[in-house]
Amino acid sequence: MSFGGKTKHEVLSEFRTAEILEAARRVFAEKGFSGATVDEIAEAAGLAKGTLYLYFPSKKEIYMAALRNGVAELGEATGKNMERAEGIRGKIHAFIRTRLEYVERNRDFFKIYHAEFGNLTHPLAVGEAFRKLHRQQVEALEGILEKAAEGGEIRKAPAGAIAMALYEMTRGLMLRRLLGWAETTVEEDVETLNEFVWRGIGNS
Amino acid sequence: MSFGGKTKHEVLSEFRTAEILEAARRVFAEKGFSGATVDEIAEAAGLAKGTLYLYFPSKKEIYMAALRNGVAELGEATGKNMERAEGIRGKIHAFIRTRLEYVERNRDFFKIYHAEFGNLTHPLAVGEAFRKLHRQQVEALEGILEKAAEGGEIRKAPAGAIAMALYEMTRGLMLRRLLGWAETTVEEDVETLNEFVWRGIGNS
DNA sequence: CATCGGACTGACTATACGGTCAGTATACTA
DNA sequence: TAGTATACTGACCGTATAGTCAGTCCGATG
Repeated sequence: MSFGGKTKHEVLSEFRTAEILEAARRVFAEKGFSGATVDEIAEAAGLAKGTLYLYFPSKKEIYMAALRNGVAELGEATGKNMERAEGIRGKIHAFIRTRLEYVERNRDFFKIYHAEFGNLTHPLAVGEAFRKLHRQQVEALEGILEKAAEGGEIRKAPAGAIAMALYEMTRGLMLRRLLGWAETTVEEDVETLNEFVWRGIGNS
Repeated sequence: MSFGGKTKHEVLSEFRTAEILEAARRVFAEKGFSGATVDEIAEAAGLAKGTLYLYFPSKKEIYMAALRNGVAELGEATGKNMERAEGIRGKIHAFIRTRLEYVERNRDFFKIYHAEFGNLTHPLAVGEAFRKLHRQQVEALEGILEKAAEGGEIRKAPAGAIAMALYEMTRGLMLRRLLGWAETTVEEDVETLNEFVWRGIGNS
């Protein structure tokens, strides 16, 4: 017997996995990877520690799964909104807006995400895969910028540096909101950044 | 007996302290705070673990000292070069140039510095003081921008967001160089960024 | 009702590591 | 030379915690 093509076991398994990841996100967000203990995550999930190990092989894997989830979601949302947008100006606006809005709705995830950037320079740490992913995203942005420059939509400039700058300044404003340093609304930040970037790269 | 106003004890003490910090910087840069062990640092310094505890009360203090050192140096260099520079345009150029050049000469320190940003959202972690320091720097930049806007040197725009963006985009390019993603020279990056920012905030 | 299987539990183990301190070696002093 | 102070050592201790596994619970099955 099955529902929606899923056995009872699969349904339960997915439910528990999601439940554990949700708790893990909360705990990792608050304490960071090393600071968090598996016991805490288990407690937050309302399960015994042993149970977590029925669904994940290690603490690290729990962390990776929680991170991957959110990264994929953010990446897809950003990509989709950029595709939909018209012209380079629209795409950049979509990039900035999607990311800034995402933080507001996913604070816990963003804390983990942000912390992972700190590990970017520690090859042995958790996120080897994460570094590649980040680089891909920057390079995608770079490609878009280069194409726009060739098409004369924006002025010619070293696309690699500009892409990284754009990526990181956006992340900077995400961080600023997260730390509660911003007295402005998301919309205002989006417009400020968009205007700034557009003047910076536009060919006017 | 003393030389240069320092007792023999003081001279030795300063020498050992510097020696330990230098080793600590290497190890922390490679492994991060949690990943590094005191034994490793001791070995890197060519001293026994017990000796480290004659000069520092804890692992955390060693880390903080290594971090503080570099942060102060970078902050002072940046401040000095900005003061010396003429006009807002010169100051921004000095800000970007000083920081980007600093990474090249202090890679180990920068890895630690960068990793610490990841902990910015974890209040219980190592750097409570670090967060305040960072905020101060962003606010200083913000003040300069506001003054320039009042004086009509640049167009009016929300200075808080712009300051953070400027700060973080610079850090982004520092990171890019550190990760070996940059095929450009420091000078090129400085010029690219400077041009970008100036167009972004200029009132032309 | 008796038996079975699988989800779940939490006390327990093994280990890694921060920090300590009794002991050694060396330089200085009387 | 004997005595003392100082810098240093590294084996050791206590603790924290990732991961394990023998045992419990409970719903399903015949």
